[in-house]
This record gives sequence, C-alpha cells and structure tokens, in this order.
Amino acid sequence: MSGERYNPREMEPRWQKVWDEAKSFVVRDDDAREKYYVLEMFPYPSGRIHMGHVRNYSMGDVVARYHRARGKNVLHPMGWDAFGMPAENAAMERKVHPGAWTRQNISAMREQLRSMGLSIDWTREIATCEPEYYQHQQALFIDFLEAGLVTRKKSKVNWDPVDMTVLANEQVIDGRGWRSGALVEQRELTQWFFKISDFAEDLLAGLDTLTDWPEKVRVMQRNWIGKSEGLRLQFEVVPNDKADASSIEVFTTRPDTIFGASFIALSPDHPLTAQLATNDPALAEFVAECRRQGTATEAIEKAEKKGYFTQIHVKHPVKPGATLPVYVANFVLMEYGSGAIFGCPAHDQRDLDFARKYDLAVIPVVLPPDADAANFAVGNEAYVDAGNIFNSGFLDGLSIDEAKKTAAAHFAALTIDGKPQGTVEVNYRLRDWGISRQRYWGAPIPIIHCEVCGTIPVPKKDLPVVLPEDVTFDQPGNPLDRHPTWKHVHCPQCGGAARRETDTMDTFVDSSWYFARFTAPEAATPTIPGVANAWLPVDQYIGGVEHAILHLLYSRFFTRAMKATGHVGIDEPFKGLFTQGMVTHETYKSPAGEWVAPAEVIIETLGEDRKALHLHSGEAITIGSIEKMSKSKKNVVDPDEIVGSYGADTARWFMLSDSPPERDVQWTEAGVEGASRFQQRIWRLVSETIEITKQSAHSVRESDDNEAKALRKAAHRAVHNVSQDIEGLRFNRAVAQIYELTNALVRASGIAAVAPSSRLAALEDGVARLIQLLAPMMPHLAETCWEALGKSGLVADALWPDVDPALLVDDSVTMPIQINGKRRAEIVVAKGTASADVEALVLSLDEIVRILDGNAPKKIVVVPDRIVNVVV
RNA sequence: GCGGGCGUGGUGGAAUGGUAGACACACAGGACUUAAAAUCCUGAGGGGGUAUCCCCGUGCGGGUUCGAGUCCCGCCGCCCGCACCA
Repeated sequence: MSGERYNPREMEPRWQKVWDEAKSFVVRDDDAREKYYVLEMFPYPSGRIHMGHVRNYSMGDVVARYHRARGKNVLHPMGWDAFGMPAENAAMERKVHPGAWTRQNISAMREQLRSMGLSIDWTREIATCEPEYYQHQQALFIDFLEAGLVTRKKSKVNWDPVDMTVLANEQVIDGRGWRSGALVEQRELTQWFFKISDFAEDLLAGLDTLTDWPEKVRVMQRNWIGKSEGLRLQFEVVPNDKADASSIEVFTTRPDTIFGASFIALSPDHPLTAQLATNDPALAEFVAECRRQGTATEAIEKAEKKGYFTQIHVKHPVKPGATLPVYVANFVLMEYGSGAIFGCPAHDQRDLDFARKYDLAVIPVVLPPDADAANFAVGNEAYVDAGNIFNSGFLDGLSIDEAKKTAAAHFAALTIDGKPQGTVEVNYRLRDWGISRQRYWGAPIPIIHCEVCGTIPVPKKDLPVVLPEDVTFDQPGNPLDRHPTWKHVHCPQCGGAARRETDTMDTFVDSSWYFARFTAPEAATPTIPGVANAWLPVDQYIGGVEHAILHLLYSRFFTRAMKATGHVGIDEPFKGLFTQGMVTHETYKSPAGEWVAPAEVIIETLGEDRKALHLHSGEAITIGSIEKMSKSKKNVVDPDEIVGSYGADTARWFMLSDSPPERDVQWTEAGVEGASRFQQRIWRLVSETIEITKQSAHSVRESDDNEAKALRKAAHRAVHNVSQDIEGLRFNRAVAQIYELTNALVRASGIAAVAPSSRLAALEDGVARLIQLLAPMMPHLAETCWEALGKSGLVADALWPDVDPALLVDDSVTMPIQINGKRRAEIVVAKGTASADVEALVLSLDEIVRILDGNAPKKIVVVPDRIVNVVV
C-alpha cells in the first residue's frame, strides 16, 4: 500500500457518492442540536464556475464541516441567482431562450460544484427564475404594498432610445448606452419603489449591532445611508414681477454661518426655476444645458460650477434691510434636501468657487483658534474647521455647535407665511429603491392596471404571474410589452378589460430574501415563520466585498419589511459577515501585444529568473502584472481543469493556504503543485503509519516517554489552534498549524519503527487527529485516510477531536534573556519559577556575566514564564 | 476632497507590547537513481569574522516603554470605497 500514490480522480467521485447515499448533509428542522447556518453568496449561473467561486465555497465548506463536527445542526444550502441581463443578451446573440440558457448553465455548474465535494444540502436547492420561487416574491410584494412599504412614483431614469430600455448608471458610458451606443436620454417614468428610506434610521442604528461584520462594510453602509442633521430654513422673497413664490426653502447643516450668507442657489429642477424659465429663454437654455451634462459621475466630477442670476432677491434673515441674490446653479441637486441652498463662501469650498466666479461677497464668520478677528480673511481656500463665531450679531463668541442650536431656536420662533421660519430636520442620502425594470427575464410585478379601478394587486389566489415562454428577442424593447396576449387581462375588481404591469423586478429583489427561503424551500408561503425564526439569522455569511452596499443593504431592508408583514421575526439577516478577497493571476502578452492564457504559456525558471514561452509557437511571452482573473485579460484558470488533474482537495487546500482570506490570493502553478505534493505526503504518512503499527506488536501499554509525550502535545496543541483559527476564519493559519503537526508526525514516523510502543500509540493517535483537522479542508483525502486507518464510519460524521487541557501547558518554559532589550541568551526553567530565582539564575549565567563585564545591572525586569530584561 | 485599509526576506505571509521572519512557495547544495521525476537531508534577512561571536534590520522621522512590527504624533507610498449631499 505504501508504494501507491493517492489518486484523487478515483477517490473523489467515490466519496461524493458515499456522502450522497448516506444523505450526510441533508439537514432536518426537527433536530434538537444547536443550529448553525452558514451561507455563501449564491452564484449567478453564467455558465461555468470560476476560481472566485472555488475560494468562496471552499471557505464556507470548512466552516460548515467544522461546525458539523462540533455537533451542531448545520444548514448549508445552495441556489442560483438566476434572473438577469446576461440571459437576455444570450437570447439576442444566440437565439436561445433565456430560460433554456439559464437552466442549462445551472445543471452544468451544479455538476462542477458537486465535483468540489461541498457539504451542501442539495435537497434545498432553489433557483430564483422558477415560479416556485418568484411566486412567493410576488406575494411578498403584495404584502409590502398593503403594508405601505411600496410606492409608485415618477422618477428620472437613463433611457436608451434604441434598446428602448432603462439603463443603470453603470451602463451609461460617456453618455451612451453600453450596448446600443445611442445617446442616453433623461426620461421621467412611473416606477415601483420599495420604501427603504422609511427604514433609514433603523438601518443605520442596526449597523452598531453587527459586530461580526467587517468595519469597512459598516462604514460603507453608514456613508451610503448618509445621515445629516440640519435646518430647513425659509427665505422671504423680495416682491417682484417674476416669481410666484413668496418664500424659498433651503436645507442647511450650517445654520451657524447664516451671517456669512451671500447668495441663494436653486436646483435647475426646482419648481421655481421651472416657473421662472417660462418667461426667461436664457434661463431655459441654461437649465437645458445642465440637463445635458447628464448624471454620469465622470461628468459631474469635471463640471465647472455654473450659475444663472434670476434677477430676484430674498431678504437676509438676520441682517435687516440686506438682500441676497437668487441664482440657479448646476451643482444643486433637487433630490437632496429642498433643492435649494444658501451659500456661505467663507466656509464651504464649493460656495467659495462659485462666489469668486460671480464676484459675490465672502464674509468670514468662523474665526480659527489662532487667528485674530481684525485681520482674518479667506483667500481661495474656505475655512471649514473649528472655531468661534464672529461677525455674527447674536451668535458672536459661540462655538459652531452652540451657534447651530442658537440659530435653530431663533428661527423656530419666527414665522414666514404662517410657517416656522426654521425647522430642525434630519436628511438621508439613501433614496427609495426603484425596482421596475423593462425586461423580460425577471420576476413579473404582480399588478394589474385598470382604467376604472386604478392600480390593483393581483389577488394572491391568482399567483404566480408566470412569465410567458413564447417571447421574441429580435427587436428592442420589452418582450412582455409586445407579447400579443399576455398583458391583456380582466380587472380582478370590476372584471373589465385591464392591462398587466409589464415591468419586472430588479434582480436584487431576488437575492434579498433567498437566505430566508432556504429555511423552508418548499413551503406554500414565502417562509414558515416558526422555522425561519429557528434558523435565522445566518450565522456566517461569506462573499465578495463588491456586495458591501447594495445586496447587503437591500437584504437588511427586506428582513425588516418581512418582519413588518409577519414573515420573519428578526431584523438583521446576517449575524456574521466575511468578505473574501479576489483570485488573481499573472498576465501574459505575446510579442504582438495580445493577451495569452496561462494554459498556453510555459514558464522556465533559471535560478531566480523566470522566462515565459508560448506553448505552441515557442515565442517569448512577456510576463505582466498580477490582476484579478478576467476573461478580457485571459488570465483565468479553469477550476474544472484543476479538479481534473490535481483533484478538488488540492484546489481547496491551495485556496485556503498562504493568503489571509480577506486579501487577494495569487493563483500560481507552483502553489497548486505544492498543495498536491502535500496531499501525497499525507497519504504516505498514513500508509507508513499503518505499516509500522502492523509490524510492531504493541499490545503492552507502556507509559509515555518524552518523545511520545511531545508528540501528543503537538497533536493536542494543533487541534486547539486549528479550532481557534477556523472559528476566527483564519484559514491560512489553520493550514500552517496542520503543516506543523504533519512535520512532527512525519519525523516521528521515521523513528517509530524502532521505538517503544508508547510512541507508536502516540503516532497513531496523532495521525488520526491530523486527518480530522484536515477533513474540513480536504474532505475526500481525509475519508480515504480515515478508512485506511480502520476507523469506523465517515470522518465527515465524526465528532471533532477533544483537547486535553493538560497537554496544552508545558512544565518548563524557555525564557529569553535580554540585555537592554536585545536577546543575548535563554534559560529553560520550570513553569512558575519565582522571579527572584530566575533573576539569580540569570546573573549566574556565563554569557551574562561576560556581557555585564563586572557592571552591576541597573534593573532586572522578570515577566514570569515569559522573558527577562536586564537593564545596564 | 471625505472615509477605510495596508506597508515585514527572492515571494505569499506569521508574530496577546516580550526570542521578528512560524508555515509555505521559490532557490542553492547533498543523498538515492544509469538518468529524470518523486522522496529524504542541509542551507539561507543583510553585512563582518575560519569558528565561538559582533553590527544592522519590519516604508521614513520623532515619542511613550525595562522592552515597539505592534501603542502615540508627523510624513511618504500603495490599494479600496464614496464623491457637487448643502
């Protein structure tokens, strides 16, 4: 046996079949054991799995298998985020139905995932594109609608006039549609919205409870929600013959700087702007120009601050007799605050730029701590830091915070047009979530439009609203809209002719509650609340950081909305979140400047130098930078090929070793080979251990000698450390611990044949423990070894090895001796040796005596059982 | 601009304020082999000395401490996220 190499290609399918037949990973709701829910972000069925999936699911599987071994009832499901654009693109390009394309991809990718040997309960598999799933999403939509969490409103969208569809901001490139290349228009469409902004405060507050989330993600969400507290302030319009309005409302977070105000600016989309523009062609032209600028971030970034003076003025609210000019400015957003601002150029850079351009007053009202009031002036840089208010009448001398409160109180007490002049208000950057998409391949929004009764939800008994199969993609626009019959229905209320909503839901809706559906994937309702509440929240969620905001925020909103409608009883869906790094690879370029795939490159190593040659042509290839694996740069490695040649365990092991999981990992051929060699090394160790123990009769139970004891200690320490590292998701360190134990056992196996039986027993026990530590990471190899060692049952079902605490502590410790903080010697003493004894021992050491050279130490610091520092 | 993170050998990376470089990859030398692969052993941060040993060393400059990769202050560089948010 010891001569045979381990053959993953033979063993891996075998164990996968065994687990399958034993239903090892099928989980039951009525299991009394403690629950543990581990979930990796489910994949989009693009066609084939990539290395990012391998990394993601390897990590999740380690966590799942570890907690199973810890005796927990582990839910570890898998599904498909199966709606979306790529399926429609495939339909247009290849004339296949999006459903056929998607389902074919799902079965191909399911096979690939199965070949990885993941401990997934496949009986719970769901695909969001099936009516069995999306009918419940439609039910949720109706419940949300009835609970007032859904609204229908007009909103500006990017409209592609050629494809006749709405585009996301990311799909607008240089003002043109990414597919059609047509100039994108801004259109107002009536769309469905989830009222996520109703939960802004709650979503913000909830972040503080998510202590097992990366700080980075919490900060990103906090910024995205963008809370700011300020004052809504009325400015009285100086009577004129242009404007109908008698007052203008602005939002400000700096009411303390009101004495520094020098202008008012309206958004181009402000109602007053529109009204003024009807009698002012130049203003109308200015507004049109602003709109042309578009919403692309790039354009906004470069746009110059521009304004248009409306000829009207408002009264200065705190300087009797003074007025402020009213501009329309391109940088004021209608969507935020009230769509109008007051400008205080001295203390806001953007306002300052604007003031310099239009020659407006710059009045400093915050005095920096070290400046003096007589000379302080603002140049081309606004002063935005702390200081005391000056030049400001009743606010003089106050701090910024005090002045904000005083100003707010002042304006709250005054009235304009019968309303308070100032009202304290909290604003959020977070907008409601527009979910309407003019697409075929998504969940239909279950609404019927009736001329008589209005907008009527589809009665629940009529769900699902199923997508029609007979659709065409040979022309632009929404196939649902031009389908001959699908949208023509009767009104559920009056029975008259009516029209179906032809918009479908944003695919982010699909992924906002799938984790809940996994708890009862076949239920007749979206969830079974009792079951959902028993499983949720997800204890450990793992996925890419690219979902830090949208997916994770939407899921948090959905959970709250589902709670409000009685589907779950919790607020936060994901207790622990882990965001893993990307998989990268070197890039290669041919002399012609074309990207070359790693599979077509041969690397030659000469000493420290590396040279790349083309596999076929033999021409020199340039080795480029390390980049995220992507098709466009061709630096991808196909998981199938790796599994086929090295086995799934090797791929899994490599993905877990070396790099900390939150950082990017570089895929290298050498690294994979190292992982593969380690696999063989384990198999040799196991085979040799079996041989040795077979040959030597060690029926006599001897007490452990020092070697045996050291071996046992190494094994128990490894179990302890690996456990902690897996729980902390420090897989790279767990791997290093396993290497260390392996090294110790391999060393011991060399001498065990001639050694006392106690060492053989320790070796056998250590190898068994090693295999168990390995089982979450290389499950197939571990099963093979477990079986070879003659252990009963599956290692996948075995309980995690226990740790004898007595074996974690040493009776003696090595203490380094420092002289002035530099290590000069070390001593081995019994654990717990008194400081005075240690001190005496140190001073008697030859090396120390020599280094001290007759000088008396100034001070000796003894940290018991740790270190000694002699200060000279 | 704002926010977050990072900076350690040839490389990926270890290191509760306590022996910097665990573990791995790559490399070099040796053993085995007709040979290669595989395997095993040995070496290795840099500099100096035949050796015992000495000096320097965690992006840079300060500080706190008996002791700093780790904590504090100020720089430099890189990465990520957000960005006309009033």
